Amino acid sequence: MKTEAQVLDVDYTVKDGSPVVRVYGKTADGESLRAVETRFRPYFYAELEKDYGLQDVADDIGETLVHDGEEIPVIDIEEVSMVDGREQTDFLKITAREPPHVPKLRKEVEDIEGVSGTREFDIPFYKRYIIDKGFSPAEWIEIRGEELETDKFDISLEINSLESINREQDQEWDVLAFDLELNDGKIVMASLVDEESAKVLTFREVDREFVRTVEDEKSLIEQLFEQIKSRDYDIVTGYNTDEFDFKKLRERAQHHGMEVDLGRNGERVKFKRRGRFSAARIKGRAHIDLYPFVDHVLSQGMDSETLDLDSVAEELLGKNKDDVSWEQMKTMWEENRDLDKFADYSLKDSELVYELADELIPQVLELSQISGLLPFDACRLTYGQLTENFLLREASRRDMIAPNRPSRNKQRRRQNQGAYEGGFVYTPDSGIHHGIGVFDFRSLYPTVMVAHNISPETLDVEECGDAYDIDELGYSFCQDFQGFFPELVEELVEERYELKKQLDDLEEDSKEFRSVYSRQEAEKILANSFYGYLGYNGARWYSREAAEATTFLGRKYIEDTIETASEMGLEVVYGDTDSVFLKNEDIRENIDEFLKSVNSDLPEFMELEFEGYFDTGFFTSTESGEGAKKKYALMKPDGEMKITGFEQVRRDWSPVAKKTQKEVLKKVLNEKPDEAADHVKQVVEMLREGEVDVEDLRIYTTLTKPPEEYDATAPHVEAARKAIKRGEKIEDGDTISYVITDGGGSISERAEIVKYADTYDSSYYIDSQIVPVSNRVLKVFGYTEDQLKGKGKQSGLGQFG
DNA sequence: CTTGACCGGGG
DNA sequence: GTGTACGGTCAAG
Repeated sequence: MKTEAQVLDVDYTVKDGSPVVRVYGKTADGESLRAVETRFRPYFYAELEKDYGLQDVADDIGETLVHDGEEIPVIDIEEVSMVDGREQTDFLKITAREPPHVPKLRKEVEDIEGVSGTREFDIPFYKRYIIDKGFSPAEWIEIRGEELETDKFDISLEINSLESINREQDQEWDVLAFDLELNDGKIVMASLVDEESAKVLTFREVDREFVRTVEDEKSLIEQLFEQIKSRDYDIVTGYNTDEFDFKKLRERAQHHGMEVDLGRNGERVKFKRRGRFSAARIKGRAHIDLYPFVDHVLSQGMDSETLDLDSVAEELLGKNKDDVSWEQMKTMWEENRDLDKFADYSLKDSELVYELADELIPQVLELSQISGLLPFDACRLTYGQLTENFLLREASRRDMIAPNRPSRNKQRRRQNQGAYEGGFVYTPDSGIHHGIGVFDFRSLYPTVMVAHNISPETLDVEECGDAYDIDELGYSFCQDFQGFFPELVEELVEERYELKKQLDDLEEDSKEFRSVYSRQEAEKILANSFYGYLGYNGARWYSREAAEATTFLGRKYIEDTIETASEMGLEVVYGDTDSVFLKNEDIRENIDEFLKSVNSDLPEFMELEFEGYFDTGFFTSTESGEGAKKKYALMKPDGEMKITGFEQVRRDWSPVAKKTQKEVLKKVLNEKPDEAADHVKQVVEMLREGEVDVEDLRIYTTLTKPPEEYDATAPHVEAARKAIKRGEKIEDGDTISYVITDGGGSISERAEIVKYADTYDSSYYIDSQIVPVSNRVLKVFGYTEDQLKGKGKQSGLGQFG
């Protein structure tokens, strides 16, 4: 039979000594599908020394190789011709029986005479399958095959053929967003939101319609599992579910003698170590944790510096969580009151995640389609991994062999080369500027790479007819043929350009708009990641020269742009990497002329764009008094502020400091620096009088290991240690919210968790929090720290009423 | 200025 | 799982 489906997951098992690839997806009719492929075999390549051929080494390899006393079969050896860098080269393709045999065979093959190295020996089997079959997860495919018996899936097939097809509309994925609430190490609540229902499970009576009261923690977990299995969700999502919810679920399920058997075949959830993190994999479904996606992929383009669910939902959805602190929730549960609010909070979390998922999952699935990665991998990848997987796939399409990943040593050597020069930053004049037009280059680094054919294999080509020399750097890029990177970037940028044109004709909020939007966002993410990849120490296609040349040319173009502006009588206020801030009597009258003048001199493909107009801009200064880079605030005609580089969004500053700085910036942008200074003096006075609420004084930091294991002294650690001595239960992973109390000794010695802070050191909050953050703005207007503190330099001790 | 320790998200 | 993957900030040296 044949069926059309979209794939969500791929894995393999070994059956009777042979690998079986399993492809999981959903058919066009919305049925769950498992298709198995039994003929695909793992392989890798061997590189031959000069003057050696297949026959010279094939006999030495033979039909088996012994590794650590184990006989490993060699299924096949064949000679293949591949593109290696610029050269067409012969390699041996060595086929193994089982995926785990590949690293073992590889080690033995490397020792054989005539073999100079091995390649592509570390590509996971399921990725290899996806790359070689030329399809992508989340994209439509057609599978032909024999139907198999199954009770776990609507359809099970043995694959005869699998190919990607064009089919317009994505199907509706069945998505569950969930969230757990814990108290004293136990799961006390779970909220679940899907397309048609929103509910909270708990084992206490709560006066809310959406609450289902169950027997105990064990039945809570059972019901959660039951819903996932019986509703058979395609996608399970949450925020930081890898590091928190699934870990706790595993721990508590184990405690009750249960398995977390949520896989579509009935398998347990697997916890895979991925560097610093572990990831929970649910076989057959896609477990999409939104936090790593936000952290790795979106955070660069976001204003918020903290990535907690509340800030992220606020920025991406314009919505907030319920305003309940962690301590409040703890009290609610422990004192068994306001449980309705507790449940509201829990539900709200899952609702926000569900909405966020609605925005972000289409982007994750687009990245899957472009890169060929599983959604599971696509939502957890870094820029480097995204680029590398895309490159592996595109290389394979072109019969190019991939360079090896650098060894740890090689990475260290690359690191030790030190940084190369980055983007150009123009030193602003500190103070207030009026009527600022902001211009920036559309995708500066990607377009520079295309315009000058910058790629690892176009670097310093001998016998090149047309070499673009960069004298300052001492190397050149050959223009005779288009490089691998420029080719890919050009395709991406052009396709994105077309998609953006389509967007203009589509109705916002329509299904089609959202789909095209997600695709062009994914292309933007990918196009922008190529430059960073070239300079990433762990990259297979690493080229420090190519990365360095890209920033060099970026600087050249921005400097040329600044020169053009000056020639036109426009004053340069600021510039950073790909943007310039200009002013004139009325810059709005010069926009078109300026753009035309710059753009007519640019290579094809590069373009300067007008980004926006701001009434007022404030630039602060450094210690030495010259204008500071990367720290400024802008205000639009409608009063909206854009603040860059100041402390106000960081969580290791107290709320009182952040709020004060924001207010100061606001007054300064409205040209009332004296009022700003008065505001600071008022806050200082309130601190002295002990009138500031403790909520505004606390600073948060998380314990990332048990308090006793810390070598270095830090305020949050000391506060935790003291609280433990007083009988509080504090452990690894707790977020400590502390206040600096008065008395003698270092800051750390005086840090206390809020519960035990009956005083606060007003001089600390004044001298180390309020005055420095305010003065970073107000020194420009001639204020000194002493003035901001008021005349009396001696600071008193605050006392909580 | 360089080096080493620490943090992030979740409750 | 054809495993083992960060980047920025701050205090101390």
